[in-house]
Amino acid sequence: MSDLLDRLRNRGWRLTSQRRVVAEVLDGTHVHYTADEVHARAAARLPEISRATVYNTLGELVSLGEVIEVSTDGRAKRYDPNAHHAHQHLVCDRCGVIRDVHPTGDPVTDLPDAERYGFTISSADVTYRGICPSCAQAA
Amino acid sequence: MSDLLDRLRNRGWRLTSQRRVVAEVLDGTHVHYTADEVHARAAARLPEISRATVYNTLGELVSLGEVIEVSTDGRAKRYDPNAHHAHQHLVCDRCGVIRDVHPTGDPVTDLPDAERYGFTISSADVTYRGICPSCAQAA
DNA sequence: GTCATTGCAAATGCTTTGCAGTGCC
DNA sequence: GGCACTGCAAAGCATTTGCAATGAC
Repeated sequence: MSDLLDRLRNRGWRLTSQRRVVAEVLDGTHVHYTADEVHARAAARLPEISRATVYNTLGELVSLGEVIEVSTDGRAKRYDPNAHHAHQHLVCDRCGVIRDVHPTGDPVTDLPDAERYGFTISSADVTYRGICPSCAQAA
Repeated sequence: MSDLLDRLRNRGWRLTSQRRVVAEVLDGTHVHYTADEVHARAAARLPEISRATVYNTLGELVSLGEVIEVSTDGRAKRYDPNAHHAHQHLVCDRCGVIRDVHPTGDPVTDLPDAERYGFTISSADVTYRGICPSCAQAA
């Protein structure tokens, strides 16, 4: 049973079959689907679900802080359900696969005061880039 | 005189007035224009320049490694001419202003072997997020 | 029964592309 | 003078929006 669905119910979400299916698709770690991929996977279970509903639902999950938007390539945004454990992303430059990773320490502390331009800094997003094992082997 | 234009000439670039104007617009530090902003600024000097040419030119500058693509907000990509000094970005969550910053050390070293999933890592992009002084004052 | 949510279809924003004409080397 | 580059206009994605119909509570 999904923790996510429980949390949403507790927040008074009106639970439609469309929303349930979207939430179920977004379950697990190392999950980083585009809106279109979420729609395709949701439509496999609920064929009449529309793209607009998927976009609406994803937008609400992001507002509720249950899902994180990730843009690693300047193309379609990806949606990451791993919102309750701070993490960063490791991306393959060749195939685009994404893994959730946990660097040591807090990246924010690496920025000296002299480089903060008076900003109040709240977070740091890190994208590590490289080549994954399968692509390295294929080369 | 622009270093950038010199380098492009040395690489055998065909130097048209359109390309010259685009390269001149992209000169300086803390410069992070969208393609549309580049087009507007270029058109101020060369009114008949087309968006397609601006996009073509920006794409080539990126391929040549003279300009970096930055996507901080999942909307339009921004173009950063500061490609020859490693740096990261500090973004205001309210107004979107971007500053080039230099954290201490190499962010890549913060990722332990156990978190590398067999990848060969080549770089790390860091986006620090917070509120800039003007927005903090306006709040 | 009410009102939020859905689906459709059209609109929007950003970017790319095809192709005929232009002008740099 | 050849061929890369330009401009135009149309096409292509990703995403948002307006509105009538639907269905959860």
